[in-house]
Amino acid sequence: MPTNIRDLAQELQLSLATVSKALNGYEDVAAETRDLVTRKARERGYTPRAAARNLRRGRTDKIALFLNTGIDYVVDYLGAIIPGAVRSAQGFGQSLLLYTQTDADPEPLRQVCRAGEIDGIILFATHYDQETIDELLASRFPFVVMGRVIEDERVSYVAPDNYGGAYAATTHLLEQGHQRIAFLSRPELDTAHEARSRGYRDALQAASVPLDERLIVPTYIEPNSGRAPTQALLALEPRPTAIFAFHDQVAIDVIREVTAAGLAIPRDVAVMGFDGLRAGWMTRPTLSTVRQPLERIGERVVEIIQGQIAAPGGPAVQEELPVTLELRESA
Amino acid sequence: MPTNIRDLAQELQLSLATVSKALNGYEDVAAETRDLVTRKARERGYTPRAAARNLRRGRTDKIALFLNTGIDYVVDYLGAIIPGAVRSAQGFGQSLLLYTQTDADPEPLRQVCRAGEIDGIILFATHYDQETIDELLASRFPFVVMGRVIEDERVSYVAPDNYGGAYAATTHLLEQGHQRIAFLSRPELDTAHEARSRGYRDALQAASVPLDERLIVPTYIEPNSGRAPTQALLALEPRPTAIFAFHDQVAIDVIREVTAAGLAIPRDVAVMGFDGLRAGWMTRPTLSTVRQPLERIGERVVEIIQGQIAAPGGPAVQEELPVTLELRESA
DNA sequence: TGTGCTTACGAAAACGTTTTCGTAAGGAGC
DNA sequence: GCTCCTTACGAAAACGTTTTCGTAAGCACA
Repeated sequence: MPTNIRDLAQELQLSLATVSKALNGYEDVAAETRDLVTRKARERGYTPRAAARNLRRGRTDKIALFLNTGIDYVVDYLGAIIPGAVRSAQGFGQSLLLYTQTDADPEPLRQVCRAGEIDGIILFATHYDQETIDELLASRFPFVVMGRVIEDERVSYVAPDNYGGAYAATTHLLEQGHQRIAFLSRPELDTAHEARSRGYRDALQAASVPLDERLIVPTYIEPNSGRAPTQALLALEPRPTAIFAFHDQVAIDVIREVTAAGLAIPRDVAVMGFDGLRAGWMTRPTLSTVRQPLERIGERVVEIIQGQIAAPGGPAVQEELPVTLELRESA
Repeated sequence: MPTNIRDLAQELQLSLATVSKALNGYEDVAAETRDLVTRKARERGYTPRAAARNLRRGRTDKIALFLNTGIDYVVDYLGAIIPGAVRSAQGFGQSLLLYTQTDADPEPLRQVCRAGEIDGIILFATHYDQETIDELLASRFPFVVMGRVIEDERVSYVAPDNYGGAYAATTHLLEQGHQRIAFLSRPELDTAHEARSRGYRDALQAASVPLDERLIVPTYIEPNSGRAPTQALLALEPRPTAIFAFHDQVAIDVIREVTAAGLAIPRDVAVMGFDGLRAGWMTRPTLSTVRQPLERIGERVVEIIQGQIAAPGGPAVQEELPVTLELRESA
């Protein structure tokens, strides 16, 4: 039977109203009274019941993070993203509520919104279909997309600068003297990989290096998905001297295959990844890569949500955060 | 202005009570009425306001996961633990609330409990001090410790079988013919590593292999923390033929150093890790290790919380889940 | 017809806050 | 003494449910 605000008021010989106002820092309460109340509250171990407060205020100070755990790169990012997002939320007096799905069923999303369980939503690798987006926009419920560019001026997102990262990585390889730079791409239509692919092509063009379409090989993010494409690339005549993979996980496969083929990295073949996963440190040689500012992305998303909560239906915020070229051993 | 239960009742010409009971599956409401109500509710897109329901019910259907993000292995585990825990919670109609700390300040914990924001707590790598534990026990608030054995019969925990895992790993190395098996341990007093150390020693004893204290080298979980100890081990005469590290991250350092020394893995030196991180797949050769059932641990913790919520102050549940020897290339 | 039982529903209390509005007390100014 | 303002506080409504308890209706039975 934890203490009420009523108990507190009674003990202090004050009204509920005054106690509440004292605790919430209202102006129309005498300084001494405020001190008295806060002291007693601490002494009694009083904390306002969240449910009652939420009900009255119509706000919960909670943010939902919806994520698709069916995609393995999402799982790999969790460790980097969650601490940043949670810390940022706590800085705003909010906490993070987690919802995972492996499909994009919009029903859980609707339920959570309508139940008023949260003040805002972060979408990570899920619910990108136009229908759900339209529904969210129509409801004016605050939401931000994380890690992905959405081609709709009304929706807020924070994503890494995929184009710039790929451009910088390719340029670095060119500066190292490489002329035949292969690119392990992803055939699916996906804004992230489309941008990375564009960055690769533009960098080549800027250096007046002709594009050899045979050096662009499609692959997927799956265990070992980078192995066969690498073998195919190494069999080419003349062989590429550098391989740039659109994803670290794939790049790690590349490192394995190149080494298995008896070639030295980076002397014979340089390898470059994208994302900056911790696993890149574990390979031999360590993986040079384009690091996404994952923690920062998590933080920014939470910050943007604040604006949306303050002014629902306001203008969208769209940001592509700069990535950094992290040169380790492989390139 | 989303719909109320009041609006719904009015539209249906029924009382609030009946509508509520229909939606909550009470027995004393006619089948046709129930159908009518549920149909209308779906049609209107009605979902009960969570705050009001929580207030009335005195329960939130939320579980807090407190975690210490200051420890890097915690961050590495997130991807494996969170999906399991969230999915399990959703199966019980609950959701997971995330709180991160880098210290063990008990105040946030107290606040959250007293505010009635949650029905139960999962403790991961934080708040293991006796004082906080005692306070939690005294409050009879449901909580379970994850991933660690707590030497207190009153507290529930789910941990991996550290002793058994280390015993199995060492036995496997012995069966491979290794006689000089080094152990990279952790000097800090920690139940997990104490148990792993014991498993190693007991396995040696069971095989009547004498223990060489020089082969037990202390280290820490930090980037590159395994390198110097490995160099020291490799310099020994006679050299150990196998190295068992208490943690995958350290084992990955070992692989790097052994390879750098021009020795073949596992022919010259076998390497064994502990934990089963995904990163173990990325090394060359891939790391043989003892896999913790991380997803299962996350699930079990949530399941145990259910029992505690149903019967607060009930008997503690203490489980050490079996680990599996995952033999890849390094041993 | 009166009694008792079952079924289906409704009135109202309760959960614990926040916030609006009203007002008493005290002082200043004339 | 009167009005007017400021300051500090309290009464009460409201947030939207769930759940207890009461009861009317219908039926069976004597």
